[in-house]
Formats: sequence, C-alpha cells, structure tokens
Amino acid sequence: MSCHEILQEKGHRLTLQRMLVIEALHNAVRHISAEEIYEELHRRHPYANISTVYRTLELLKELELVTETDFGEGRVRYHVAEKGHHHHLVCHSCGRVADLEETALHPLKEGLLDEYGFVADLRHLAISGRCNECRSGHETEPKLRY
Amino acid sequence: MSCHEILQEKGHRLTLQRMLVIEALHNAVRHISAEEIYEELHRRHPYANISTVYRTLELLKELELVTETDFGEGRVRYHVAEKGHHHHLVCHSCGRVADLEETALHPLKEGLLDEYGFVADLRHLAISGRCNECRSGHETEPKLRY
DNA sequence: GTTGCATTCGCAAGTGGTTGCAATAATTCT
DNA sequence: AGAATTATTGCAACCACTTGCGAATGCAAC
Repeated sequence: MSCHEILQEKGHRLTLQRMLVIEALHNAVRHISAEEIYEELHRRHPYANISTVYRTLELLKELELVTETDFGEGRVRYHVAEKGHHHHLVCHSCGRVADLEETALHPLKEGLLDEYGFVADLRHLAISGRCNECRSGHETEPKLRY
Repeated sequence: MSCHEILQEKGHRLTLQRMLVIEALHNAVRHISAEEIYEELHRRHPYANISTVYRTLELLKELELVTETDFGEGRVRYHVAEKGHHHHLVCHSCGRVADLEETALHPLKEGLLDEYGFVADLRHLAISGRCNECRSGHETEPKLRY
C-alpha cells in the first residue's frame, strides 16, 4: 500500500504539499534533510512553507511511514520506512556511515523485553563511535555518507 | 581527581563561570538541563551568559567529565560522568524513566567490535519505547523522571 | 456543482542551541 | 607585583525546529 493510500485511509487529507514531500522522500537516494525536502517542494510550490515540511514529516513518522535519524550533523535526516529498516554506525573521526542490519539489535531488544518488560523502539538508530579504518590509522575519505 | 584538577591539568583555565557550572552539575540530584545550570550560574554571576554554559558543557563532554542524554523533551540533560554510567529506558506513553545498567549494552558493543571493528561510543543512551506498566494497561504516574 | 466544516496551511514569533567577534581576564613570564 | 599572552567570555546574530492563530482548502453531504 502506498503512502498516499495509507494517509487517506487514516482520514488525513492528500494535499499537494504532502504529496510533494512524499515524492521528495521517495526520490531521495539516501537520507534526506528537511531543508532538502523543502527545496524540492519550494521549486514546484513557491508559497509553501518549511513548517509544513516539518508537520508532514511528523505525521509520516507517527504513521511509521518514515524514520528519522540523527547522524550528529546538527540536523536530522529522513528515510522512507518501506525502503528497508537498518541502523547506522557513524564514525566521529572521518564521518563515514556504515549500515547495520536491523537484526543486529534484536538480541538487545529481546533482552529488554525479558528483563524489564520494556518494548524498545529501535528504529533507524545512529550509533556513534570510531570505525576500523580510523582505528588502524588508515584514515581515508569515506565514500558513503548518510 | 576532581573536575577542577583535570581541567587545569589539560591546560584549560579555571574561571568562575566554569566552577559554577561544575558545581551546579555536582549538586544536581539527577539529570540537569542547560537552562537549569544557567539559573544557578546567573544567581551568583548575573552578567554570565547561557552561551558560556553551553561552551563549558561542550568542553566537559570532550574531557568525558559529563555525559549528555536526550530524553526526548526537546532539550538535553547532563550528568557528571563520575557519578556512574548507566543508560535509560524512556516510556513514550507515561514518560517514566528507568535506569539500565551499563553492562546491558556490553554484548552489543562486543558484537560491533568483532563484526565491524567498530568501537561504539554508547554513553548515557536513552532508549525509547513502552514500559511494562503501560503495556499491561495500568498506566500510573511515574515516580522517577530524568 | 455548491455548501459546510474540520483539517491543513502560511506566517510570524518563539525555543533550544551554536557561532563569530571584540572585549575581558586567567595564567605565564619577568 | 606588573606586563604580555592567549584562552575565555558576553553579546548579538544565526540555525534547526516548533507552535499559535487566522486564512485557505480538501473532502463529504446534498
């Protein structure tokens, strides 16, 4: 089911602004910022406001259609949930971002449920640290970011 | 070794502002916000500015003397590192915050090191989710917060 | 197609946090 | 103790994001 159908089904209105935000999210190669989404939106709808972008992102998060990740840039990035769940390893030395399979956190999740009865919401987590390349002294420019 | 000694040893100046920020952090019962630290500082040094608080906190973080945790309030809270390391389980239904021993994340940390050679920096993490009380329908007012 | 109405939007102001810069003050050297 | 040096501060402007509010609009009912 598409984002549009889910929005409509839950009683939310399908406005032009929302459709353009969803389109920008789908067209994004990797993780996109609110500002970047706004640029796309603004190009085709010059009167649109960035607060609408933030409100739409908030709605899509609640509906679990997009996930939000803080890579430590001072701004947050968004990703369409259906494109696949994963986490990230962010190196604070070189900025390199590696993807981590969702299953890597399943043991922790199960542990928290068994021990504390706590259902952890671990979606699109960014774990910061120091990557193998930087640790071994071969600091290189990372190829993949965000 | 005290915060004061560590600052001085690393060549940082011991200003009144810094001493008052450190004092506020040590006096805090649990996790304190920058605004709360600023109130303490302002009471005894009316010309002090909140940017100094943020800059001091940034410095203390770099020296690993304080940790920063985002409980999802829209502001971040700080805690003296030497008071003990732990993580937090934050319920997004009732706001209850439970402490989680540092060791609970050791298996994950070791796994990331073995599999990816990645040294994860997992300090004072806030894991959001739904707590046992809320899941069982007995939603109560939480006693402990932050 | 028109009407009615709740939802959504644009705007402007506000919040938490950061930053560039000139003035100030902690430390070092004499 | 006083002068020189340079880290640190206060200030003001800025950034990412949020919010209150009145105006606009998508949608449902006729």
